Amino acid sequence: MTRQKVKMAFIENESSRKATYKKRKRGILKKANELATLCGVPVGVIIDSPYDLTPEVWPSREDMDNVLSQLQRLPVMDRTKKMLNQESYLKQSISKASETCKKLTKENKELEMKEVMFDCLSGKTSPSRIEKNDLGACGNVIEQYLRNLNRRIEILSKNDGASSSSVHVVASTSVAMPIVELGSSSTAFCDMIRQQQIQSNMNQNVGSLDLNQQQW
Amino acid sequence: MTRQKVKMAFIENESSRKATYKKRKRGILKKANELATLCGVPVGVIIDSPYDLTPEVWPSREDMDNVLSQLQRLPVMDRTKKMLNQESYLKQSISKASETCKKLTKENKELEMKEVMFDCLSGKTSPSRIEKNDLGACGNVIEQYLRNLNRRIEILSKNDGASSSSVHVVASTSVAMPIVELGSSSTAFCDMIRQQQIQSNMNQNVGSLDLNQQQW
DNA sequence: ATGTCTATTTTTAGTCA
DNA sequence: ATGACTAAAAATAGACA
Repeated sequence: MTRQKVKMAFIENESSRKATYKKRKRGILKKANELATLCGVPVGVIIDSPYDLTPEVWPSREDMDNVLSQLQRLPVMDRTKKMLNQESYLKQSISKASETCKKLTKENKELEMKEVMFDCLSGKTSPSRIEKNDLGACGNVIEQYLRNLNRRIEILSKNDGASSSSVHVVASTSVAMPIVELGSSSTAFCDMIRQQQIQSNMNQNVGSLDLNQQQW
Repeated sequence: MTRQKVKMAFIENESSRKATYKKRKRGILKKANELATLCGVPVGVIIDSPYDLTPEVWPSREDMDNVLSQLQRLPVMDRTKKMLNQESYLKQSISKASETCKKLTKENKELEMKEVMFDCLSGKTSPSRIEKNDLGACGNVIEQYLRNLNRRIEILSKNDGASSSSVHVVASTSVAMPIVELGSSSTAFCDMIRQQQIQSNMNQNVGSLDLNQQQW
């Protein structure tokens, strides 16, 4: 009896895949129905399966089309005043969201830069291929990296004084060039950076940002 | 502690309905994702909720795949296993951040569209100034807004049957008319928006469902 | 309202008839 | 295969912070 947690990957076995498909299809359709019922919301599900002759569609499109075709007249002006009151809040929200988004974009860019750095270190890519616009950012990332690395080395060397002097690494703005040299030579350096990378990533929280959405 | 089996009926309480909606929406999308993954089958889910400004559509794999493929087409070199693990972790982080960022961008766009709508309603701006690319999105926002308005009014009129007939409001394409206050060109405007909306929706549906086709 | 926590319900993977 | 069964895993209603 092996009732274990299943890994989320394509099921190779034909028959069990089909069995799973049928069970889960029923599950989803039930869930969709429940959501629609409980919350009074039009929900549509389309499953274009090879097991069913025609793509499974739930439910009637009537609901959706209904909503869409409800197009007549509406006196909006009396609502306008209320709506306008929201403007200031809207602007606030927009700028807030913009800022958050900008932050994320920046973090994202940094991650990409790290990737590039690794490629350079391993000789997979030469710095000449880095986009010109990205060079500055890449340098920043690497500098920060080296700073962290140094800090870490200092901590380590406190525990082992003998090797401390020989391992120091110096951050520099002209990082782009040293990368090449490092890439061809120092495996130890790569290992060190990898370690540091792991530590750094552990501390990073990328996806925790959220928007407070409003309701009228 | 009342954790009891819930009755399958429309949840009257506003806040708990919304809470349930959010939980279950996430549940369904997850389930859909799992079905698609496990069985290699195209699955589409559309939730036209009053809680989200634009209908929730799954999947939007294009973007995810974009990010992943960009990174994955990097040549695989001789790297230690640690390095590879590290890289995959990086990719994960990047795609996660991208996803979050994309979501934020979308929300941000919606907020901007709301702003535009308000500007139109107050006559501060004419629709002719709206960016052509934004027309579709603007139409989406306006329609969704009207839908929400309508639902709200329906609910209200249920509670007050006597005045229901007088308070009843019908959503319409000609909303644009009050919005625009430009007279003759208003109809053209709203038609344009509607066309774009429809077109956009169609493209969205088709695009998202075309993915992952397999032959049997 | 937003997130976290659990008791309970619901779904489901694997097995067998 | 198809349906029933069941233990394990997952979802979630309600409470609370």
